[in-house]
Amino acid sequence: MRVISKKPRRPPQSPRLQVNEALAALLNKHHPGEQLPTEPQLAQQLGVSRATLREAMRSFEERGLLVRRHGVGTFVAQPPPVIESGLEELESLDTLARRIGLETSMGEALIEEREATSDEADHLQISPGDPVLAVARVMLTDAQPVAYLVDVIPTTWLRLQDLGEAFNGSVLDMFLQRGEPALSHSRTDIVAEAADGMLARKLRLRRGDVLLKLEAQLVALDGRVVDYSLSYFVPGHFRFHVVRRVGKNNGESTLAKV
Amino acid sequence: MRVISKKPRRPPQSPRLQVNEALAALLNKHHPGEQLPTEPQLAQQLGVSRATLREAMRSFEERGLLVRRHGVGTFVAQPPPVIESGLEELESLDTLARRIGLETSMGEALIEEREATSDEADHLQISPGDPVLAVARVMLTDAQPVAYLVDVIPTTWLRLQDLGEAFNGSVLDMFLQRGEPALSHSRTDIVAEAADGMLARKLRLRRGDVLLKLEAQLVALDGRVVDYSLSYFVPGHFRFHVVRRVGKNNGESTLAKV
DNA sequence: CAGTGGTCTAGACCACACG
DNA sequence: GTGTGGTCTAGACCACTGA
Repeated sequence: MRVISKKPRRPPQSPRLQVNEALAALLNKHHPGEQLPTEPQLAQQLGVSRATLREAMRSFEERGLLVRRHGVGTFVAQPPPVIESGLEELESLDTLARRIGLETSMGEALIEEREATSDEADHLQISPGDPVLAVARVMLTDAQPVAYLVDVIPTTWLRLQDLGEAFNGSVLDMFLQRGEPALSHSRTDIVAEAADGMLARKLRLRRGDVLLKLEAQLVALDGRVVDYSLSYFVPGHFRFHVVRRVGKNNGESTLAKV
Repeated sequence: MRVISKKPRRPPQSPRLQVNEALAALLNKHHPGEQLPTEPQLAQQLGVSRATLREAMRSFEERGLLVRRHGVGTFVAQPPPVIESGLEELESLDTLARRIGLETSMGEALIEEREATSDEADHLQISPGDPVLAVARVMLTDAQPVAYLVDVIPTTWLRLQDLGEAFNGSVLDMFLQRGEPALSHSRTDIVAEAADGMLARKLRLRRGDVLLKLEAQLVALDGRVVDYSLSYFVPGHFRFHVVRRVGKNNGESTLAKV
């Protein structure tokens, strides 16, 4: 037990990362449905406490990679198809892609300061004509377009000159790294939409082809809207899911009548 | 520390429930934005370990009632203007429609017992050919089709004869009312899809028209899959959203074998 | 019944935020 | 530096599952 106040500390890395890696390796070695070693066994093998192991397992379970059954055991879940993301955690597409080892690059991009349209002002809780920074880009994998992303940010939050060399295209990542303003959550509408001429051209599809559209408002801890974004996804590359929990109570509009 | 193997045990209730109640009371006493006592303080006040307190706090934070900021403190979240509302709460479309005052009726319906297809068996964690109950129906508002819904349930959970007069078409509502099996959550994939011939006919669209598709596995508390459902929505009638929270994300590879 | 995951404790140390 | 939440440990007991 580590009780002494000296600081020998870790040669390899943090227990958490180590456990995450080991778990990922385990999952790759086992087939879906197979049972994993018991928690005490695994904890000892990995040289961490059971609490630490369970914390890591929790995140795997949330991502749908693991199934734990009380009194029975822990099992490998179904293999996730394609690129998959649980929507409840806010994460940039770039971060997601990197995390799963996907090569992406930024295609045709446009960054400009202009005046907010009426619709944008509405979602950003500002006035039409107020200055905003607009960032539009195409995301590519293997030189093939997979998504078209637009961010609109009031210039009170972000100016053109704030985008340094390190800017990778993700406004969300930039805000998270900068830490200012502190972010709370995003409210994301989910829509299926047909590609119009502009989208068809940018994504190399035909007009009328089906797209998944995420329309999001990024909200700071103080409640103000920081970013209004539209994301269009070509089917077959990304796959999103959400975990819907049986309600304890507080029901309200999950959907609005249009 | 409780080390002795005697069983004095608790007079009131489980620490978890006690802490949940105390936290809820605390939140009602404080205004949004106010800072709560530190974790060690709270833990001592409530007479539980810090780990137990943190476990309870985690669920409050997930529900958006609390905000914890590393190195700063714990705060009461902003007034939830119905934040806790999107897809994250599991509720039947019928219940939702009724609550928002939308008149719906069940059109063209088909209920039958048959053998599970390979794809269905996969999602239900059973074997192909195992008997299932399939419930397919069209949802109408104003005599106009707005959604096509299919539920597939292993007959171990539900038989044709279990559907009484009161069955309104919603398998979820039926399970919730029956209380058996106890439900946990659903894992819902979100996809944009073009209507095929069958869907086009049932929803009175043209082939190739865009649809939002929700593909869900309904999971019981014991982890078993109770229901596999496909829901196709005609755009313009329903609008779904989800609240995505900024991640405390963990470290590494979610990578999956193919 | 044996074996599994679920909860809980007391205490220590780590990492971050902010004056 | 001071104070906060975040991680981690070793061990014990609880509650469920299934033979």
